[in-house]
Amino acid sequence: MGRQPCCDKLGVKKGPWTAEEDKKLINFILTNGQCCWRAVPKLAGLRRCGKSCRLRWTNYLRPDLKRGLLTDAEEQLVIDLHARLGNRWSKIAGRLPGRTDNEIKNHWNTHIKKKLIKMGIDPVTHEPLHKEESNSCQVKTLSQPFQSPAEENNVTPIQNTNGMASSENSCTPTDQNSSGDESNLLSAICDQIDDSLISYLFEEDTPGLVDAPWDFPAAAKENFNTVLPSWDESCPWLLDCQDFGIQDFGFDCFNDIEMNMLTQLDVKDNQTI
DNA sequence: AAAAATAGCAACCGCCATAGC
DNA sequence: TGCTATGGCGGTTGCTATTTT
Repeated sequence: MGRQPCCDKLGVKKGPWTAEEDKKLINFILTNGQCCWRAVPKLAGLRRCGKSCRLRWTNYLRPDLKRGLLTDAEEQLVIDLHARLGNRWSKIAGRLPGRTDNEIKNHWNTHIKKKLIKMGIDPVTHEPLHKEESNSCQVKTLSQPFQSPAEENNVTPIQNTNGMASSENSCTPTDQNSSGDESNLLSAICDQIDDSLISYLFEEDTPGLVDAPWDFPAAAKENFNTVLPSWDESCPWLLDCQDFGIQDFGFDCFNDIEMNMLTQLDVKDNQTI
């Protein structure tokens, strides 16, 4: 017996979401919280697959999402984390609050990959591209990608926050191909990242916002409903929020939600220690 | 100004892990 | 213990916008 499709393929809409669909999904989740995604389309009156609803919510509609390009610091973090975790985008995203795995994955494929290649670094192994040229001067990588879960749990904070090359390595990737300007820029960026922050970010299984359930407290729901204009009078607010980040609008209710969520997670964390 | 090429990103697909029965 | 349903993840696709020729 084959597996049932996650939804009835017939009559299921695909492609870009409309503002009306977004509205329905948001309203439903704010009212009911995140429950069974399979049931969401039906209950919310959407002709979408539950999977599609989940994706739309987590990647685009979630109120805590940051929009816009990754900052230089975030980008460097992604590089560092990728060197240690490989293509485990969800894990990486979990270390960057407000960013989604899809967003990071896209950014990696469109920006970072090219940047690394330009710098003479293999984006997969994080080692210099033309190894044969540097055999006499083997670059010691800071970490190995694709660690086993067991290894992953023993990830130690890196000595040098610069995931690219330590100053101790006389044979840096930048020695191979890239311009000095780029390496200087990267070093400057890396220096800005606090060691303790890196250590924290590398702690395995630290609950990230991405993994947190969105169970909206009733008060927050009320705030949400009172603060926001109705969709009927202005749909574009969502687009605005997406462009600038919801915090820019002073929607403190989301801070409350986040604080509440983090508090719960802290408690949970302490219990498991 | 138009066509072609390229870049960026949202969304989909298929597989895997796991909870629940 | 095995099976099924569901959620989640990573890879890939396809559309749109932008840049180049």
